Amino acid sequence: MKPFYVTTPIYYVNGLPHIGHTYTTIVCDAIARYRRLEGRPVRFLTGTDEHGQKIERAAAEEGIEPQALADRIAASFAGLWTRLGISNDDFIRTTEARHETGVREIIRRIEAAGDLYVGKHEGWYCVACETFYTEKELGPEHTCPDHGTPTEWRSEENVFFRLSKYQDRLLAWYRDHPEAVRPETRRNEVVSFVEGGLRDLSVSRADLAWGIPFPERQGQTIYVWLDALTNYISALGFGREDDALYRRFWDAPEATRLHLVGKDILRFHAVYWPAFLMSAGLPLPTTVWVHGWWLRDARKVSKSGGNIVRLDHLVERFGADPVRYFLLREMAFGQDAQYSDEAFVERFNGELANGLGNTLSRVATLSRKAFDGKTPPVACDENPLVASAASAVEEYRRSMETLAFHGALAALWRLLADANQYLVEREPWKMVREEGASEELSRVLWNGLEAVRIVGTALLPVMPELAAEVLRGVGIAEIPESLDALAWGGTPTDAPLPDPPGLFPRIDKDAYLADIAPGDAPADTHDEDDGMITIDRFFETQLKVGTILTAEPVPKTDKLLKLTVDVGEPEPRTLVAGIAAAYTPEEVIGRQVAVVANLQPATIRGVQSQGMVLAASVDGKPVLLHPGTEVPPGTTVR
RNA sequence: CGCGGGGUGGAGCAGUCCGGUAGCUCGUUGGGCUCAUAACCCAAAGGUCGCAGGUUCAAAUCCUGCCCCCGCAACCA
Repeated sequence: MKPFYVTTPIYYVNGLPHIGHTYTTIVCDAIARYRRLEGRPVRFLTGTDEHGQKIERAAAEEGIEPQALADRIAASFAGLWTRLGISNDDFIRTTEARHETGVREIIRRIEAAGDLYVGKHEGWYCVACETFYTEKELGPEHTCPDHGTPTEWRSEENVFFRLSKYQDRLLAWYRDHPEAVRPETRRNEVVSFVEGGLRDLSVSRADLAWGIPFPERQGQTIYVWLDALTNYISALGFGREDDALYRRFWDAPEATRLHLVGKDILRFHAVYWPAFLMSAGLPLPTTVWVHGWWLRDARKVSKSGGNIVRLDHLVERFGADPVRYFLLREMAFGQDAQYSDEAFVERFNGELANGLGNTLSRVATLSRKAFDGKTPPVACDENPLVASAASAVEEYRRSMETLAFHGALAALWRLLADANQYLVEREPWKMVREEGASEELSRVLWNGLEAVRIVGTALLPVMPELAAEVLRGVGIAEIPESLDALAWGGTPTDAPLPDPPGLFPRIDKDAYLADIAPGDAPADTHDEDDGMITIDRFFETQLKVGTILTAEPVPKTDKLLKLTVDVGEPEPRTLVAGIAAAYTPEEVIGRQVAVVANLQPATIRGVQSQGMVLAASVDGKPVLLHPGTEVPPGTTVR
């Protein structure tokens, strides 16, 4: 059988795992488990990306060594994967010696190909992005266009990779390998990016201590992406003497090499990584497969900054498998999806409890009753469920091949629905009463068990633990290790049948949602001392009444108005106010407002603001405060 | 012209690549069943598939233009 290699991205240790990491990893795990059941030799890799200035600085802020920070975060990833039942064969960390060996080897090869040269790199550098920006790309005051934080001017000698040289070969690769980047829309995106022209890529940084020193280039450190991407082969032993795994899973024409990535890191995986490999004369990945993003529950949009969804509470409360099921079922693979707790509960109750759990319960209970605690004595291979199962399995397999987990699972639940329908039509509970443990009853109940068994088998990659429980629940003693078990006929006759296990106790939706509601607003961002200040402190703020003289929108902004306000001083002040969403310039001119007069000036979108206009905030909409009767401009407010 | 996602029965979504009777889940209404986790089954109501053009025998699906919503980012001083 052909070897199958699947990888998650390695996760950057600048934060704790969230739903995005969790999803990608679960997806890879389901793929790995499915391929193993298919009989293919599988290697499943995940890990952490630990170098770079961001880590260096974050560690410095905490007053610890970067390695200590990396150790801690890497452990939290690894721990979560254990709790989620992730079956990775290896966990690579870019700070490991084996990784460095691989990186040195790929660089040696790229160097030998003549694709590295030293050039001058200068510009405004954003540490958060680890990227240089040109003057044009920057925001006002040389802020990063992505982060809005200040950038630093840097001028340094760097090692460059001749990416431009590979433009045509990359395009040829996309053209000749339609499966190289999936889905199609992402492939098109990459093609048009490459067609737009590739610039050589800086692959080193001077002035970066936390990283792998660039071989043969004094004072240079390897740029994080060249470092990080190489994990996919360094973990297999590339560059080391013992490189059996590398030869088996990567450097083998028949091997499948699949990288799963989120769309934010598409370019690195579909352009830079193949180019590095081309230069080094190494095989390219078979497929870079891109999935969508989880978006925050739309109902929680108003909460500032809280768009990170962590699933720890779900895992703790309901176990890993329902969470795995939910993520794979809820997201149409490749597209974006919304996360919501409501949806989780609804799928849990509607599909796991009412669908799978209840169906198992009813057939198991009936069989135990009628056949003395055993599975029915007579099997059956001629009934409507045979065809139903065959088509469900076929669609399941077809969908799993294309990572359409939502479709695969929907197909299985159609089989469960057919089984329930079949039971209602045959009314085995009546047969028990009327004819006892007849052969016909045996067939009917056996069919019901068999349908559940097939679903349970197909669920092994998705919910490894609970699927095994389901199988035990229909009398299967040995959990199958092959997809052959999807064929009709696997339920044993006359075998001991345990009490139906309560695998999916229904969740009381309202109680649950009420229970978690207060918990998801982290309240530790503000001072603890009950928020009280002294009156002296309050008087530090000078508030005055001002009259708005002019108002105009700030160009290229949605919320900002530029105001000039008479606060009783010789010259009116220029203020920027974030009220454009609620007020037009015309309606504020002439109004009196409360102004903070002694606020440090700040430049916003290129306009200097000398103070702040006070407004009540109603659901995020500003409502200006003004005195009940006209007062002279400059009147003190206290 | 910042990046991206989307507009399909009341709600949430598939389907759009490869045109051919518009589908799923939830909800609603009525009925059935009583084995099962107040679960299960049947039936019904409910849709101009954002708008306008175009291509075609045929368009949710392809082409063109437009409108609207949302997420991220960016500014809320």
